[in-house]
Amino acid sequence: MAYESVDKLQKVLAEEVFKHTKDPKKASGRALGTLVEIITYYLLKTWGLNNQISIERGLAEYGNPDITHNVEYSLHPIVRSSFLTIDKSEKSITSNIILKALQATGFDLTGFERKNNQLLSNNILRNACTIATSENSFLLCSIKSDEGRNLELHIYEQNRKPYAMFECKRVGVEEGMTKGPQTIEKAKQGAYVARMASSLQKIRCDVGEMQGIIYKSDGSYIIKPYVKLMEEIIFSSDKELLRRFILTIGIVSNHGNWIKKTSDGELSFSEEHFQKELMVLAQSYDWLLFLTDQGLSDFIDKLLLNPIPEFQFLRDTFLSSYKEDKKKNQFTKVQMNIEADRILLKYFKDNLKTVESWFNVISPSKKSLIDLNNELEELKNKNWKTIL
DNA sequence: GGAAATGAGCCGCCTAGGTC
DNA sequence: GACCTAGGCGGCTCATTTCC
Repeated sequence: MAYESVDKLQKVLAEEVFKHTKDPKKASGRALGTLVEIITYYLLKTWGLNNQISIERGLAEYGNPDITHNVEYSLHPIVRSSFLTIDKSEKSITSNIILKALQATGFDLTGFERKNNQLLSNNILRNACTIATSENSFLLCSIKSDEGRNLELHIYEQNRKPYAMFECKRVGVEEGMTKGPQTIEKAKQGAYVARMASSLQKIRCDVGEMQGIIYKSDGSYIIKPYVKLMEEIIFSSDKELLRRFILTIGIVSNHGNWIKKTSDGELSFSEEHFQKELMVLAQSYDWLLFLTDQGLSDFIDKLLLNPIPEFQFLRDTFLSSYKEDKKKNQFTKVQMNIEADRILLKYFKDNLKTVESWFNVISPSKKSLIDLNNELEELKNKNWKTIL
């Protein structure tokens, strides 16, 4: 690893990229949070979930829709899908242009209200671009292929109710601290949402075991050990179980103080060595993943700070997005330079095994990232039209 | 159509101050 | 003194409105 730890890397970023800000450490920490989001997004894209993803949707609490929370990423069933070819000569591709072309093909847009987003503007791509919304769904658009003068667009309608949600958190280390970070308090906000969103709820029994409870529409319910019940729901085709179920996934950056060292000084990912803060997160999300120091610093070092010529463009885009007096950020989960998007996708595809190795599964214990991929694939392929 | 302004909301870092 | 919580705040994104 090029840097001893992400905390060292954060200092390098503070010095090299964020020196102009009032508080360089804070600004570089904030940027690291954005990078955790980007890595997660491009992993999901590479897993083939691009058209299921929505970004920052207000998600209602289960059984209490008066309270909603914006969640980083949510995965939604696709209820309708269509393709369009449009001429690239337009300066930018707006919702208006797409909707007009779509209407001309006979696509029924009754009940939809237009959004004013731009799919492509000044070579900046909008990821998960919403072009219209209706009471029960969102209409989004992505670029399927980009050849010659033509752009092939994929228009897809997502049902408003997601089947999975993701929250990404980076938690930094504070100078001189030996315990878990105090900033965990902010990460707990995400943990709260994870506990309130899904119809599958968590309760403890008297001996301390985590149980799951899920209500059916007639008021009857099932109680079983949590992970067992969760798996049953994911692999069932029972409308009653799947209807309001949302798989919750938390992704936190590693932190030197998250885990108590074992007596021989080694790191252990078994639960008895978690600090309290990590236990809170692990028991709140269905899945809790670590993005390791190694992974985050690999990404930053190889693609952003010291890239080979093939990736130089990423460095340029990143630096121009965070420099003093920058005009527009084109290196975030939503706004991404289109060429940077292409390079990132290629890197993630060519190095998928490496990228996947950047993640450690904290909970459920004994499961791997491949299991998560399988569970998401299983949920994606449900017959949602009959369920919802 | 698109840039600029505005406001809501989130992220992450840090400090003050309380408790044991 | 170690540990913990509440709250401030800089930085930023995103959606909506306003203006050109």
